[in-house]
Amino acid sequence: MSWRKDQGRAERGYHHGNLKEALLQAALDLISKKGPAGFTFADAARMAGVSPAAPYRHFRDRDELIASIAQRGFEQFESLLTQAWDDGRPDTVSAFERVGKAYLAFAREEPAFYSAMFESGLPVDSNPTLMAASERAFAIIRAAAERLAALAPPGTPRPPAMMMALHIWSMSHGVASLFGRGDAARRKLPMSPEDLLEAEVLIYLRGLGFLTDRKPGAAAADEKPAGPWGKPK
Amino acid sequence: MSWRKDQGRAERGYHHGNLKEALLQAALDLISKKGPAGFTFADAARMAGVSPAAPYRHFRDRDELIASIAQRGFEQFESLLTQAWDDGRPDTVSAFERVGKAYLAFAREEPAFYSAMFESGLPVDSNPTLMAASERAFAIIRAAAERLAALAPPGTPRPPAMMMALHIWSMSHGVASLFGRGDAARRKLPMSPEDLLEAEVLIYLRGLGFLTDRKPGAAAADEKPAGPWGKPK
DNA sequence: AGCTCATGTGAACGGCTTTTACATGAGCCG
DNA sequence: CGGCTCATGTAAAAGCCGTTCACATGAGCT
Repeated sequence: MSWRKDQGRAERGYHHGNLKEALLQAALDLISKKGPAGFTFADAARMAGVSPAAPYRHFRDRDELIASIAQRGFEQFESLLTQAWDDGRPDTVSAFERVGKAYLAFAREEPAFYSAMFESGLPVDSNPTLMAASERAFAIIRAAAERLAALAPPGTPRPPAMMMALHIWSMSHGVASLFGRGDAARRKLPMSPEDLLEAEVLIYLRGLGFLTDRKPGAAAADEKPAGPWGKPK
Repeated sequence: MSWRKDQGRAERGYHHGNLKEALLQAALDLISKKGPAGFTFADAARMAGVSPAAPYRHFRDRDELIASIAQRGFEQFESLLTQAWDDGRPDTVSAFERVGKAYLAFAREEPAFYSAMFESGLPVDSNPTLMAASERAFAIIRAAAERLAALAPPGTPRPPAMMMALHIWSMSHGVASLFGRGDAARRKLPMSPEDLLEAEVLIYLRGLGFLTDRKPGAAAADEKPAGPWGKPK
């Protein structure tokens, strides 16, 4: 029988060989299951099959592990937002909408990353590289806002792009953290978080003078003059 | 000399006499200092001058204490919002603005309550009375939105009040949790959170067709047609 | 005066974080 | 190939926390 080379996953001798990665992975699992507060350093070690002291060879302490996860989260987040923005294609407004949806999707599909990034309670500016990653992610939203601001209808004052970006961020984050996650902190809603956010952003953009009633090419002529929140079904 | 009736705060014999209250107070101090995660049951007991087991006579466990604080927080929150709304005086829009400011003020001035309410990680629906308190607070925003919706300019479709209320809540919460607290999670801003939120709400309301450029009675005629975000100084 | 029950204590268990001294063996150098 | 070295892992221990249980105390009622 297979002995001494097969218990668990990949057998290992004294050295794990890939512990850092294994710990990050384990932490992700645990955080998504029990929240960033419930996550335990010792648990992660156990899950990786090492002693409780081993992780300290790779992370100064528990907080540093969480910060590492938050950092990776911001990197994935940035990549997701970049992809959603797609450089403003096919049109600026709908690409902008996609960014908002991507924000929610990330919060829902990567709750572990999301809570490490925004709900772990560790100060963003504790780690400069963490801060930088966070700013790179935000820069995507800012760039999108910049493009949108440039399209402001002539005659009206041009809104500051930075302010727009902060507004969009706060809306997305507000919706995500209040209503966004599957079952944690659930409150009843008359509509999906996605629809809620979409309507919010559209109304906001309209307040800035953007024409958001419908996409140019879509079949829209037969709709009654409805608000951006759609018609009551 | 005053002896045996005066050490520390109020002397106490075997029984504390007011432990539950003292624990809640101690927890508030600790949470505002070290966040809801850093708060420790044993610390609170120590601060109240009792043994670590004593709190269990008043709270089933640590979570129940935090839930109690969250509940009180929602109650104070409700009262603050009610006061800010002031039944829509002197006019609906500016009262609405005041509610937004009150939201931020609460987050800033009562960080312990705020984080117990929104960042402690405990499910809102764990405790029915907690849930109820939360809903009573939200009901204020909803009532305000209701009044606002009734003022929608004739001819335009009337926005659903519930949706408006959720939008306002998410904006306020987003700004408060991303930028609202003194030094925790600080990110640089080109403007104060209050101004940021005010502009956001005004733009949003304008997107719904409300005339928010200036208050009816105020001196407004000499302003240039600027956006709701004020003029660049 | 005496009883009772809410409230507080002390001790103990298990778990977590973190440190320290020690063990292992992978990679390199001659 | 032999041996050195240092990154990586272990065991043990200290200190803290949450939680429980048997027991002590005394406030308030009868």
